[in-house]
Amino acid sequence: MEIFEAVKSLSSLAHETRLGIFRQLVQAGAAGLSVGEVNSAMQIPAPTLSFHLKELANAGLVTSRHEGRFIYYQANYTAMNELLAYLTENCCQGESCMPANKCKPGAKR
Amino acid sequence: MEIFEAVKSLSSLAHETRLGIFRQLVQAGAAGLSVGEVNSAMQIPAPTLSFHLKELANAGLVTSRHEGRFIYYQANYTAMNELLAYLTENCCQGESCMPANKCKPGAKR
DNA sequence: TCCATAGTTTTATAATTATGGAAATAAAAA
DNA sequence: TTTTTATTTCCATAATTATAAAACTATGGA
Repeated sequence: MEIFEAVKSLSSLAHETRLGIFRQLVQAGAAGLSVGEVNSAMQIPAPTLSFHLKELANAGLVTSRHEGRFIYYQANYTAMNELLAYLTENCCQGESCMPANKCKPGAKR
Repeated sequence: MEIFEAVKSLSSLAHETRLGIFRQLVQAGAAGLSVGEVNSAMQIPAPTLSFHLKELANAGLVTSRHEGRFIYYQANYTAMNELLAYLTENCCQGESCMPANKCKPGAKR
């Protein structure tokens, strides 16, 4: 991963609204959520939400698919994991710096 | 972790210069690097570097200690790992979304 | 004591990013 | 075909963040 991409991803997460959206999507699994579903938890004007979703998509952290009038957004787990790996690359000089940061799946519904 | 703190941490990493500094420190291990050592790889004006180090410190991702005329900065691995854990919290609806993102220590020097 | 070195603070300016109303697009329902 | 619903794009304004020169602080030599 290039530093430029990492900065783009981190920037897209570095905003309270977008981080909230991303975490919703991370927890929603592969099916994702429609824009309306995302917004029912957020309460922000549609153009603002759309702007933030676009930022996340541009950074590659989420993808979207059309389904009729709806657009479903889903977390891109691969991109997320690449970002996390980039941050910890070659860390801590061989000392053990911490427990694993696995992507631990939540409880199955 | 509160979303507010996570945003602060992510914002501090969402800048090419700061991300570069942080990764240097992550790889430098617990001993850290002096400001001058950090800068020998970066080539930026001292006030700019100082500004960025302060941002990282304010976010809690790095700490510093004085030693004579020098100030050594070191990565805060605990904070880093908490941030990574926050991003992946309850992810992916019980599907397995990816390989672990361990903090894998680099080769010991 | 005087000077050089290491780093920070202050501050004005420049650059970037976010917000949300109004208008636009596109698909389904009436 | 008209209307409604879902969402985006456009765009002007507001808010935030970054840059680096100048001045400052602190420590360790000479």
